[in-house]
Amino acid sequence: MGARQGAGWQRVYAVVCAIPAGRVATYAQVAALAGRPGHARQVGYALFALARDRADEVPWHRVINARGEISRRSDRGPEDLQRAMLEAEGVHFSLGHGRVDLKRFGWRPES
DNA sequence: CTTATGACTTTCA
DNA sequence: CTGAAAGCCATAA
Repeated sequence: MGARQGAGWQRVYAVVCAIPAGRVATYAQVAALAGRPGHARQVGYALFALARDRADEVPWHRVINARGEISRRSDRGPEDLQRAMLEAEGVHFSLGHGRVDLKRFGWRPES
């Protein structure tokens, strides 16, 4: 599979880029804001493609799963890197077990 | 056209 | 709280 950028995910990319520093959004949230509710899986997939092509332009590390944890990828490398970047931005995993408090760091589009 | 796969979510036990 | 199963859908071959 290895998705490529040439899809309608441009909207998703825009949403991810809109996530302010120090905040995190869930896949479902990004999907909904991108006009594709329920496509959380595809969002994650699109982000995978991003990490490959536009990692330098899109803050993919600010997107996490509904539990407030970093999604499990095939390898563990990116996972650690993502956590490090989030902490560097001010997102602390205060809930323990590598969990982020979405009530505190969760992105609210209305804000 | 069909088959395979995947950074998810939700529900039920 | 944890764990398993089903659902969903785009992209690639």
